[in-house]
Amino acid sequence: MAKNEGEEGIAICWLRRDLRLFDNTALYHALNSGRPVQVIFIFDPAILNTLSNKKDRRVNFIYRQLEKINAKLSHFGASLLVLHDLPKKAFEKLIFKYPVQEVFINHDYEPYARTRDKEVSEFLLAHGVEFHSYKDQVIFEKDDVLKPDGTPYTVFTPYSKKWKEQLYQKAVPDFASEDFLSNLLKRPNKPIVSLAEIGFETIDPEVAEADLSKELIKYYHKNRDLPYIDGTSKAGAHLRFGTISVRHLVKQALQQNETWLNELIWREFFMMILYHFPHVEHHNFRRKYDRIQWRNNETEFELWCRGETGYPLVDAGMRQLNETGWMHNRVRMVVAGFLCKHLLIDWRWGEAYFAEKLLDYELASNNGNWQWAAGTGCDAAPYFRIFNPESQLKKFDPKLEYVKTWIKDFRAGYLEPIVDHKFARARALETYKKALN
DNA sequence: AGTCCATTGCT
DNA sequence: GCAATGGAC
Repeated sequence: MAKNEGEEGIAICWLRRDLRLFDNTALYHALNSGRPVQVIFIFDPAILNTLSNKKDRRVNFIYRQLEKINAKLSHFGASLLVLHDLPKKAFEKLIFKYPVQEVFINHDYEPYARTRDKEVSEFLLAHGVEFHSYKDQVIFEKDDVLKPDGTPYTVFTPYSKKWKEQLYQKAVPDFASEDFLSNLLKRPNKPIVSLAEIGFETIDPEVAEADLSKELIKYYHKNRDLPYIDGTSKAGAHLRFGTISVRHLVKQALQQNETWLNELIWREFFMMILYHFPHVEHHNFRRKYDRIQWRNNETEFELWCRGETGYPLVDAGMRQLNETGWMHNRVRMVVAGFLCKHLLIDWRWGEAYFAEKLLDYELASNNGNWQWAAGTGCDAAPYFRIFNPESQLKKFDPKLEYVKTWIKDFRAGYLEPIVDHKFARARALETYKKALN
């Protein structure tokens, strides 16, 4: 049992969305706690049960990463422990089985995670187990960047200025956890639980490596808006699961490209917003937009999902998403704007669809950007700014290269648009204006 | 309190 | 050029 003072105890490092052994804050502190460290991961049925697709890309991605981590641990005479249980239940069993004295995690700011971690920490503390949680997935969190009056920013530009000022004031740390892996608990290495045992099927998730080459970052601001160019870093999924360290990325961005640094700041901006305004998970950030009369036509939603709206850029984007689990960011804005404004479908429908399909799905960013597109969010596009899907196509894919990649049978006389742009634009303006009266 | 200005635009 | 909204200072 955990409680006997003086008895040799172990520390647990619980990985969640920080699936790496290098520059990992919690792992670093665990390995320097003076106790042998057991690294664990818990497949949480509360999350898994919401995934209807048994060939889920994210579960497969996590699983592969866990296998890699376990292989690495074997070089140090250690083994990863992968559990399939509600986290609190898992810890009930763990502290019964092992002399656990301390548990180390990195902060997670999503509403479900906050509740979960609070429950687990209270349970552990009540049983005499120390619980430590660290900032790891962002440079600045929670109340780190505030307006002079002490309240959180809700507009990006001033937030980003303050964020950068504060960044320059202090060196970004490197938690060299990889240098202390000899402090892991020694035990025979075992294969981890199989995917089938937790109810999923194995696929090849075809996750692009993040491209952090000098070449790509250097031209990022020039290429990132052109969907026919492979000009984005694909870092999203890796940041989501912590297979790269945001501290490393920020150090590189600082030297190489301001536009790209801004993208990393957007990520932190929306995480901060979700932390301070958790109602955005299910509601408009600006509640006066609650009065928008969404049309929510299910047939039209289906056509949007399948990429059959008749607008080539919209359709190409949705097909890229459906086929690969990823969509170019410029096109994400176009399809999102089209769903909200042209079809007047509640942004939450689109948000949920993206959440299901995107490998790089991040609650804070997905929600923040959908609310941006719908005009209901903080620092959102004014509602009267309605993307014209044809102009966007001319501007960002003039030779139809992207469109032809994802719409195999594309010809000049493509599908009839499901709604006329001019008509839909007027209808959207009317609907929003009415809601804001 | 009034002014400035907004990630990625529009007609 | 505009700008129907809304936040920051």
